[in-house]
Amino acid sequence: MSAEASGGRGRPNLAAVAALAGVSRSTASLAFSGAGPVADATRAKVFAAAEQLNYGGPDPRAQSLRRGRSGIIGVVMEERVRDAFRDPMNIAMLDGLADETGTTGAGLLLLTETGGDNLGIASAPMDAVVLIGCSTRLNESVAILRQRGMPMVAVEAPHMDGVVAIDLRNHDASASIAQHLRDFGHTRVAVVTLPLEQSHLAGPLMPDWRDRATAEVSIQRLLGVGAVYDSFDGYVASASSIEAGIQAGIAVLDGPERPTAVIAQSDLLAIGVIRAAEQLALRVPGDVSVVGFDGAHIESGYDLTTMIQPAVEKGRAAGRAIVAMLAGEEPKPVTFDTVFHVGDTTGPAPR
Amino acid sequence: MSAEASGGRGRPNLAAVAALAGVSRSTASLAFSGAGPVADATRAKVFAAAEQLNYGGPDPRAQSLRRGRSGIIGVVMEERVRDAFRDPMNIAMLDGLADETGTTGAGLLLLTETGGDNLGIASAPMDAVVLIGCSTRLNESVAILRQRGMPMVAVEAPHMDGVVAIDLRNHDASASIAQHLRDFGHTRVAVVTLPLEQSHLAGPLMPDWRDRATAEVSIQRLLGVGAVYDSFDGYVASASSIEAGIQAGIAVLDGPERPTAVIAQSDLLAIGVIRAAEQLALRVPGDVSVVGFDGAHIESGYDLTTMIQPAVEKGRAAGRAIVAMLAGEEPKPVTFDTVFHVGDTTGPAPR
DNA sequence: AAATAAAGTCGAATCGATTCGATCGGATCG
DNA sequence: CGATCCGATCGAATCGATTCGACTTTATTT
Repeated sequence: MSAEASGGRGRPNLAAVAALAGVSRSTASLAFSGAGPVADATRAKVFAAAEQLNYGGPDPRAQSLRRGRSGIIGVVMEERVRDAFRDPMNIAMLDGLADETGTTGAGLLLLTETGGDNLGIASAPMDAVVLIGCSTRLNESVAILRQRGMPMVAVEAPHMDGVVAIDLRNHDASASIAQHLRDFGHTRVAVVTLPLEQSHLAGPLMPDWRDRATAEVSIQRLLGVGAVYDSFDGYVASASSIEAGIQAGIAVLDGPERPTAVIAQSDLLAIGVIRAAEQLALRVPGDVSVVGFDGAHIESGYDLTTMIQPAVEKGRAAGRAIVAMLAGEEPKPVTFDTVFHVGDTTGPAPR
Repeated sequence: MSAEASGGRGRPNLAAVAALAGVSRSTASLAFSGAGPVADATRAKVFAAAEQLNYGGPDPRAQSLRRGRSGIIGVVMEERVRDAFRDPMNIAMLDGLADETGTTGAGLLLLTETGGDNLGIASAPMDAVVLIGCSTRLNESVAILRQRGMPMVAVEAPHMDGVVAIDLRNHDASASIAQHLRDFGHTRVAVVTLPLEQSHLAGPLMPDWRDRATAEVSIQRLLGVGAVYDSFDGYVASASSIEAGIQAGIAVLDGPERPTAVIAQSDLLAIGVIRAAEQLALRVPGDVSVVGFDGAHIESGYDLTTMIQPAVEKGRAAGRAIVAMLAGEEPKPVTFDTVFHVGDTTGPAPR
């Protein structure tokens, strides 16, 4: 009988607690938030009342409204959760991001660009947004977010007004990789790319790829290779995974005119290509050189030649930019460099 | 001059739009939400006014407060983001979860149990929570969430009042694995376990592990083995990764009294153990049988003997339970079965 | 002892929307 | 032609907290 005596239905609110404690709402609020002077005795009374009413603390929804902050940072990615998290680079970035934003006590809200009728981008209660690996609907998404006045940071995306850019020198890095192979005397190389557009379909790289491709990272890395090799074969993988790499590797290596070197746009793909080579009884790097991208440090039995990128640092930089924006500052864009690691999967072209 | 005429500083709100459109706030709200009859002409006026003021739609924070819903589902995991996402099973679960909850247009908020002063469990604006791979502070976390009246779903955790349980028959599955090895005549087996407690330190499994272990999954799987083998060696890995598996494998296999079979609590660990065996010049399954858990389908050159678990389905079930709870229903707990896959990494015990 | 400062508490405005009940004009029905 | 009903719109209450300025007390200074 007494349990219902002091309030209506539903969860109790601060007003009920204040009433029971015999203080005003403002005082009760002060007691909980700790902002402002409150006598110890009063605070105790408030807490006791809260305990008695089973009050779990201020409602975050109301706090968000009043403060104009929700403490939530949106992470927007094009892909499905599964695809996005298969890539170790994305995970490393998220980790760096969580590290930096965590200092302000913010949480990360996972969103995908596909949200048409969904809550998604248009109506999630967040304070800022990080765009990762977005491509197809990037402009559309940015337009919506801009309309909402949402601070934005984009990682490896085309530059846009009002969006802080965190970049990687994908073009130059890929050119260095290509040059490394050219120095080894390779003339016939093939590139296994990450997906180029939203439809993650595997298949040969068509000559008109430039017109349809929307994935900035893949594009820049292809162009980088193009800066060194006038022509090369290409195969678009369906995802950044070993399985996709195997498929691509077989497509690229199983034929009469096979290349002597394969440039994979990620380490996972590179490992896959190596597995494919093994299946085709080709020696690496004797018959075919394979080079990756990422420096993901994947266990494979090889010391993969690859371009090491600071993925965690990218995430950290994005996080710092977000924190700065929320503090009212104007963070500068950042561009990261890569470090080339020569392992044992590349060597002189066979003659 | 006219840009500032109609409102104060900051973003415009619905009231400003309504004023400019010459309608009441209620009508403007109806125009945006689509709930309720609004004349086409009126709607057009409202949208025009919104456009002119650069109004990006209703503020989600205010909507949350009014509706009592934020459209956010918390995903609580013990580990750091990086660790949690290294495990393919967690990712698969998240994927299933995102699939089901996505239908209601909800976003997933990543939270870790460690959130002391952080936003965290105590003060994130969410509608429900999924607990994944939690252990140490589980009771504490649940207590806080219960206080907040938060609907909860826990995956593979000890059963608790008011928390919908999504389970896997870890105990029986592990017993089956052990029985498989016993049938092959193995008498000396070792178990490589997932972390048992929050301190993810690698090391031999101590006899008093039961007293300190808090990770339900690891515990149940160990007990399952114990139901078949009275005694066995054990080694606690620092994470579910190939690297940790290699370390554990070497610790377990490099010695005079080495076991003839190793039961790993995850496929990643199993692959690591196999790599360790290779490094020690042991043949699999000739000299040592290795069995995993998960059915993660990791490319390794072997057809790993393992216990396949429906990870995506677990996530889906958790998502469905959440959706049901939010709809006011009372979802039933679900327990999933596993399927044993006999590959080529287990065989008769060497004599 | 009067003046000033400081601590503690309260009232009321505010954040930005949703939603219930009331109102009003016009169309339909009998 | 009067009664009824429905579509469209509006007013006002509400969600649950935060925060600023004002008001009491009590302590300190001169």
